[in-house]
Amino acid sequence: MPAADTLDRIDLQLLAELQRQGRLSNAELAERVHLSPSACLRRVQRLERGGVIAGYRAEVDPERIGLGLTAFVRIRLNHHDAAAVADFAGSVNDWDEVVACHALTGDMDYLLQVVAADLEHFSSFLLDRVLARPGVGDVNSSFVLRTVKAMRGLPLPAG
Amino acid sequence: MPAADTLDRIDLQLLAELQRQGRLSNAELAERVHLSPSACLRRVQRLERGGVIAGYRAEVDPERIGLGLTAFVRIRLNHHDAAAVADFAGSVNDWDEVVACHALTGDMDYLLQVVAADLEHFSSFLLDRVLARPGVGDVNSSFVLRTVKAMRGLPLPAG
DNA sequence: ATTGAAATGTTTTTAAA
DNA sequence: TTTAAAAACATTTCAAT
Repeated sequence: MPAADTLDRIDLQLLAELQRQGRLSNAELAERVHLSPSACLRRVQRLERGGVIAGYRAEVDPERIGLGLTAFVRIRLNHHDAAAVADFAGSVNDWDEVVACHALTGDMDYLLQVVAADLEHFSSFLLDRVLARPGVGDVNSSFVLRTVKAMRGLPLPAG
Repeated sequence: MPAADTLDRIDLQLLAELQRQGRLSNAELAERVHLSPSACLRRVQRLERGGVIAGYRAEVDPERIGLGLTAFVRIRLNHHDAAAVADFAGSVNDWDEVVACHALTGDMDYLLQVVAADLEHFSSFLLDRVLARPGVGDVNSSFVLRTVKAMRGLPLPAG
């Protein structure tokens, strides 16, 4: 990706604006960064094509759709051979309740962010699906009591 | 919020589409859910005004903007009085490297998701800023080796 | 290589049926 | 809910920097 590697001040401004308001019109965006609409559009398209902007998404409030519980679940696998790891990754991707999953350094292999309607839903997810999987070893769940800082995009050098 | 509480099949379809492609045009969206553009627009606006759709954001690839390292940092506070907790929350919101922070049940009070350019950047963030704070007790960092499942929105009952 | 202005076609939006 | 008109917008082309 040639052009996407050189992000100037205006590119960073565009990213900052679009991280905050992903549906800004090109006209409005152009005005905010003091560019003509055509120049602005070409820059945004370059960012999209270059993969700097990976996509756009509506942010849905979990509470409003009946997902009142968020948990972080740390999981250690008993076996670390390629097949076991691939199997686990496949399951994680199949489980709708898992909204994000990372392989981590440290004492626990995986960190899963899980959403559920309530404790009963979470419980049956954990017992009937996660723990039912062969290869899943130590499991540790923590529930979100309060969101101190909600994901609002990445820090950008100089907006 | 009266109207936002009753989400029918079509509302859920709209949310599903907009979670995947937040910049879909109203015309395209209407076609996908088999609605006239005006009916579709009114539904989307109701979801926005009711807070079901909290906003729209461009998703930026951290690697492409020089943020090669993501870490999860678990932090326990020494003091749990209201002032200490509020102070900590304030700091967390000031620290650009912290992209998300939750107060959790369990043995560690807070879980922070942190992005940094590299290990040196992360190290100075942790040593000079987090650990420099009075009141911060036990700290445990794990680094993301691989993203097994990337955040792609919430599960919705029946798309 | 990147910009701004003009021209074109599309979409959103309003208002009325 | 649909339709039709108006306004706003996205997008392409092209000349200029």
